[in-house]
Amino acid sequence: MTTRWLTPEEQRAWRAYIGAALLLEDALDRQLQHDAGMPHMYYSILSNLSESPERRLRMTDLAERLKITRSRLTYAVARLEKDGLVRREECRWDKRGSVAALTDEGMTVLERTAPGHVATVRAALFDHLTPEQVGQLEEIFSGVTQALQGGEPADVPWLRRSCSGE
Amino acid sequence: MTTRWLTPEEQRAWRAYIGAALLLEDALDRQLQHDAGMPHMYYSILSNLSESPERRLRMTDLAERLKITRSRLTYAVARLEKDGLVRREECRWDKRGSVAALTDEGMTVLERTAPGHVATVRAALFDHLTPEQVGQLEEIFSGVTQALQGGEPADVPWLRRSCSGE
DNA sequence: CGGGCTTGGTTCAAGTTTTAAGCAAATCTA
DNA sequence: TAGATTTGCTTAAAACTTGAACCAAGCCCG
Repeated sequence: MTTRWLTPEEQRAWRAYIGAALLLEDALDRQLQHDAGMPHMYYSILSNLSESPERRLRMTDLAERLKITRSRLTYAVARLEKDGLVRREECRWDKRGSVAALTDEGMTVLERTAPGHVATVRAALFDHLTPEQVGQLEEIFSGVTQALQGGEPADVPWLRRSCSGE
Repeated sequence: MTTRWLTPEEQRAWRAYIGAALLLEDALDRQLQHDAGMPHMYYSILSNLSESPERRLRMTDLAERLKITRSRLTYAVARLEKDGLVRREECRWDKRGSVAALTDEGMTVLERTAPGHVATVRAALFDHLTPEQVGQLEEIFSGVTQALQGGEPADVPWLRRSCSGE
């Protein structure tokens, strides 16, 4: 089958997205590293826990929400636990399972650093968007999420996680 | 000053974006690792070189286009050079400078793997977007780029690269 | 010219991510 | 219910990224 290259419009959109995504993550990481001593993903872990019932979540559930691998999460939680911001507990119903729980200290750090984080997100993104654009953003990217993990990418095998070798 | 939290619409948009961006980079990395033996950023380096006059670019220019640090680029080019896909040359006008040049072998790898990459980008993103959404995507993210490096973030100091310590 | 500042690029250590195993508890199935 | 498979999570090694030095070449200005 002959390749359908990107149209000029698509190319511009793609380049704009790729570049901005890099700059954005970079800005978030830098601000949070500076103010909270951790990268954005680690902050997201705390944030996600803080919104969960009992401020705790099983590792796999947390990994799924964050869209990261369990392995990556294991490493990150180990660091956060060493810093005293998260505590590991064992799951009562499933003895294999382990649960990450936000500590009081973790909650405190989160509360202290949340305003700066929100301000960064606004300064980098939302301050420049109209309300319509906010809607468009959600529309576009919830579709992407759908495509990449919701739907059945039957014809695009390399998009599946752990497609065994070949 | 009292924090302006994200509205529910903004929160939805932000979460959709963060999640999808992670999934997307992950899908691109996995496909390119599988087909070309390198992550997306490394592919972008080759791609960017291939479009430049003489298929070569100074390190700093390349880093700027890719929106990455020079340090990161140095490491990446070292790997690509070891693989024979890129060659380092010295700059004639400025003896400090070094130039990255795409080799014939690098060009071959690029040509062989480009179709699969484009197909992935389509499957993950553009196949689900209307032409209007493509325009919206570019509009939104070129604004972000502008905000993060074009404009003068005078009031948001942590967004500047290498804001000296404090 | 000669000292300071800037620029282009690399290096090194510490931190993070990926990938492929690995292990043990749960679940399925005959 | 034994044996095979799956699920939940961790580990270890290799690859990659970050951030702070560092060095040398260009630049500025007396």
